Formats: sequence, structure tokens, C-alpha cells
Amino acid sequence: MTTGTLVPVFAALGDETRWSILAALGEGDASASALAGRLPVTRQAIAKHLAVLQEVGLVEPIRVGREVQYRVIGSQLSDTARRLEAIGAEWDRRLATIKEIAEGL
Amino acid sequence: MTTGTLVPVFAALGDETRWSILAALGEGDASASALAGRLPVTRQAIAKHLAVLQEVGLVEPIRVGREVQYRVIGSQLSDTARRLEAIGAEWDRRLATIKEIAEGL
DNA sequence: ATGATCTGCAACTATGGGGTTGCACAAATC
DNA sequence: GATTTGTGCAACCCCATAGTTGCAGATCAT
Repeated sequence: MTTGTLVPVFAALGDETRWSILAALGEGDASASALAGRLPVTRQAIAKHLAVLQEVGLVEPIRVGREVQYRVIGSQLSDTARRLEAIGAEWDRRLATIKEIAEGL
Repeated sequence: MTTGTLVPVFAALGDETRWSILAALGEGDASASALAGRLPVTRQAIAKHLAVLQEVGLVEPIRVGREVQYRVIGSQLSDTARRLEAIGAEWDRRLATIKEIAEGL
């Protein structure tokens, strides 16, 4: 059913600050320090969030000289969406079946 | 962008126990007590999880006599998946644009 | 009416996680 | 070489939350 590594991704997406980071990264790669300039949180806090996002494969680090820029991996987001879609469809199907049985068809 | 109520849904989906509950409910409506019989957690814990799931519209309470059964709302899951899909596509599009610019096309 | 069962609310514990400050270190800049 | 700027690590605070126990109130069965 591949629900294995899916839950941590949702957990990662269940935080407003991380969405802010993803939104900021959506306008171009950026380092933790650069992000700290735009968001109302410390660089260290952002670094932790980036670690979480990297852990679940939503973001990718890229060394540029002495700084580390991060890039959003859009495909991972799409994958997650498709897997969620599949589960939703499966549920709809199953619930329809249950409803039929309940109505005695 | 409708990212408004989306984050809490992901937060709700970012917990293994809640997925267990959803999986159990996928095999038919059940009450908190019934669920407590199958899962290795207390009824009260399950009740809290059900409250969270209801809060974000993933589940729906149905009074049956003295007990309260819960039903999965598959459409909410599908909606969430579609919205995530849309965001993912948007990102892919934007990142592709950025890449083009970066490569000087 | 009594007992069994299911729900609801409340208090309490404890672990995790978001956030901070502080410092040490690496790498550009001057 | 000295200074700046960016990263990494560690300790710490604080609050949200997953989980528990305990009890009171409904509701169904006998």
C-alpha cells in the first residue's frame, strides 16, 4: 500500500513555517541565511526545517562556495499528491461498495 | 492559492495512529470503543484523534442509538490530493522557468 | 431497578518539536 | 593577516500533543 514513507512527508507538510520556506524557495534557490532574512525566524530554526524537508526528499542541498543553497524537488510533491489521490480513490471505491452492501443491492 | 485550511489537514495526516484509525474505518464505520478494540491505544486517545480528524473534515460522526460511529469522508482526501497536485505542478512549472532563465535561453 | 456498556469531560504525565541563544569553525573579502 | 559572512553543533526553554487514568452521565438490556 506504500503508506510507508508517506506519513513523514505529511508531517513535514503540516507546518506553516515550512510552507513559508517552500514558498520562498519556489522563487529560486536560497540558503538558510538568505531565508532567515525574509522570514520572521532564526537561521538555526530554518536550518532545522530544511533538514526535515531534506529528510523526506522535498528539498535538495547544493553547495555553492561556502554557502549551501536549497532547491525544491517538485516531483516529490507531485508523487505524494498522486499517492494520496490513489488512496482517496481507493477509499471512495471501498465506501461505495460498502454502501451498496448496506442498501442491499 | 487556498493554502489556508490545507496545512491542518496535512498535520492530521502526519500521524501513524491516525492512519491506523482511517485504515480501520476504511473497512466500515466504527465507534471509538470498537476502534479501541483493534488498536493498541485507549478509547480516549482514539476519541481525541477522531476529534482532530473531524476538525479537518476527514471524518464524520454518525449517532446510532447511544453510540457514535465515524465514517471516512473520501472526497476530502481526494480534494486535498488535487490541491497538492496543483501546487506540485505549479512548482514544476516555475522551476522549469527558472531553469530556462538560468541556462540563458 | 440493576447492571453493563458506551460516551464525555477533566487532570495529569511525558515526549517531541519549534524556537531561541551562544559559540566554534570554514571560507570569502579586504 | 584581520574581518566579515555563512555554516554547524549543542544546550536550553516552552508549548503543543499523544497518551494515560479516573470518574460522572446516558442509554440499552435483563
